[in-house]
Amino acid sequence: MTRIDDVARLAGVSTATVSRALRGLPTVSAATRRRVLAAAEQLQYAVSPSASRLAGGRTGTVAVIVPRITRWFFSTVVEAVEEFLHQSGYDLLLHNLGGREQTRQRVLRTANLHKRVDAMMLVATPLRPADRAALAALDLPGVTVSSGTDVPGWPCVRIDDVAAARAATRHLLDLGHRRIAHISGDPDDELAFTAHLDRRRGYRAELRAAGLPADPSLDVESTFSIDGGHRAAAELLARGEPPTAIFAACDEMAMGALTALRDAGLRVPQDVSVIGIDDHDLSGVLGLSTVAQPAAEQGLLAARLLLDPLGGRDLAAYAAAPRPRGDADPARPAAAAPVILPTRLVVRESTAPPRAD
Amino acid sequence: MTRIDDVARLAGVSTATVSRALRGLPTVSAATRRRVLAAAEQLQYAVSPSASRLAGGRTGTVAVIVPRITRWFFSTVVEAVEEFLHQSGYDLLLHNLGGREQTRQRVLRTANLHKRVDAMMLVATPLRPADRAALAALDLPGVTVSSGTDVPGWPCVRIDDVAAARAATRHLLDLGHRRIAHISGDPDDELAFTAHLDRRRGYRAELRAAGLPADPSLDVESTFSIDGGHRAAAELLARGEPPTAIFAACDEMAMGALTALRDAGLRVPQDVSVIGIDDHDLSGVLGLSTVAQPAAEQGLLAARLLLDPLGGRDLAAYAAAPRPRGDADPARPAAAAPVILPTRLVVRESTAPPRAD
DNA sequence: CTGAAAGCGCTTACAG
DNA sequence: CTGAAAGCGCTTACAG
Repeated sequence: MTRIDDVARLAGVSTATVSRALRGLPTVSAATRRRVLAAAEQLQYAVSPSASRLAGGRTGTVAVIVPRITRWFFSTVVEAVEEFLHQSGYDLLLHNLGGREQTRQRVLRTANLHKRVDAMMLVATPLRPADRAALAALDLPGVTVSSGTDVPGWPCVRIDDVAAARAATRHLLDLGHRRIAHISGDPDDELAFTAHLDRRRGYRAELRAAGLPADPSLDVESTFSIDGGHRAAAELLARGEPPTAIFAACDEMAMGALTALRDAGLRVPQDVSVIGIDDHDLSGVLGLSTVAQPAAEQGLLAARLLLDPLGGRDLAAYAAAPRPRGDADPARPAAAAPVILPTRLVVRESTAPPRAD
Repeated sequence: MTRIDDVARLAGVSTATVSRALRGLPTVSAATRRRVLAAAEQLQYAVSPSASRLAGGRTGTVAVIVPRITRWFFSTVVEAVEEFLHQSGYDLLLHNLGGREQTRQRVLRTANLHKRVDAMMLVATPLRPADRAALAALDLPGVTVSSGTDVPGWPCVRIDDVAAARAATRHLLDLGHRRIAHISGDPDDELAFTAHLDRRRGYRAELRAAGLPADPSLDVESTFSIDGGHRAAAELLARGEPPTAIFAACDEMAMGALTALRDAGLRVPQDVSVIGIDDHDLSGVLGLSTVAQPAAEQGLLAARLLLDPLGGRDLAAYAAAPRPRGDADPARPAAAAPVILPTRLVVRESTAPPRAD
């Protein structure tokens, strides 16, 4: 395997100069750089990441932590993040929590990320006190996406879940619905999202604003999944007089509700209207009305905010002063101002006025 | 930051012993190990991966390369692989090709994986000659999943695509269909899968076995996506007399076909039956008949086959002899025998006998 | 703009 | 079973 010495010898310079030239540092003459690049090319030289990391202290790697990569929102976020990270010269270390407490602790509480990544992105993973302490001890830059809990010093990208839920509910109200059910997330769900809490808050607020009383029999909790939506809708129907409309906290739950309604012999939207939040890839296929949220954009923006202070593999990165450690870091955006991306009502075939009977 | 020296000092042993004790090597007395572990615990010591990799030559990392993480099959494979890798003490470096040729070359042809991972998993990514040469030069152990092309020396996990397609086609034949269309992948698709080639072969073979002539007007190509399925079905309908049944090469394409049929005012299955291959998460919701393939199982099995000769973070791993390099590696399963996992016909509401007219 | 030398923090023969 | 020492292959002050 060719090492940096081989390149140095062939180019007739020191290893220090090879190192600088290859990384594009500005303190190398054009002629020298050219010779070094040619030598490296000729020898098919590739730097050893381990050696580079040990000597330089940077890992060139970012950890991305998601609850479940198989869900629409998370795979979409990861796809956008992956592209940007690799373009910026960073590797992506993937952690899929999968709702397993053991995994959660392995990732968040042990030093598993320690000295292994330069930064981390936490997607929709609320933190417990012990998690916070562990992350603080790691002293890594990070960013959260769609998070229920902010981390001091980390930027945060999200949507306004309350507003999205209000928009969905208002759409149903505008169509003339008054018996509007809500399928929300289960607070004990192993995946532990919290977005559904805000969404339920928005649902209730919008009903209140319309002068409608809260009806607990129309407000069910279930897991954040197709199955969860199915179960919740079935339960709603079992409770007696069915609602004329269902607002599910996410499209996957709404899809489960569609099946449950079909199984019960009810037509959508003639008998019951259904709306979700997300604009899942398949919502169009299903004709599901929804409040669209920009998943890829949230991931991309978060990745940008994360790498911005770190710098990529360009001149600026190496010219920049090392990131100051500790609490007062002016380069890091303040945690106080989460970036809120807009949502948008998408009306399809699953919502219509209630039957006039 | 505590280093191995600190632990050695506290435990009253050499750094070599700390290193051995922490990794569970058998050549450490129980008493010494206990003392070292206690010291490490007390100091909250975590080994530096960069240093360990540089000195030891192992990276403890596996690269997983998928065409598009947002697609059902790939996210399902990755989820299963991620869990197994992390349980085995390996990190997962994710590469999402995304159909971009530039990305493909960056991952496959440059030394981007060089000295960065111990092994790689290639999912549904057929190789061009230049790719093969680059991978051979890397001399890394690897495994392919659902691959169109085998890599010498790498195990391979897949389904029998021909048989799956025959089963889907036979189901339609058994229902009495004779005008059976097929929506296949586009050979020029940027994602460059090749499974659809085998699936079309199976479709044609089954028709032939039933004594039906090949009808080119019923055989369309499109991209491997919901949109692709939609476009292909629309094209089929535009060609004149519609088929009584459509077999799509994957469920996502079948879903697109469902939409196109609905848009054209045709009912499924009364007017047209539809079947796919996969058993996508949402196929149940859509009532889509399909030939189910075990995605998670393929990923898990591939991960096992990959790590088996590498060894995990257990005693056996370190006791094992170093992997011999070069062509004759008895520890690696022969490429000649791909592991074929079974598929299963799942009949739902989207398939029925043709109208009797 | 360039080089000599120290150092990053481990693991691994080798010797005992 | 354990330790002293070399070495993994880079980057980074420091000096010029």
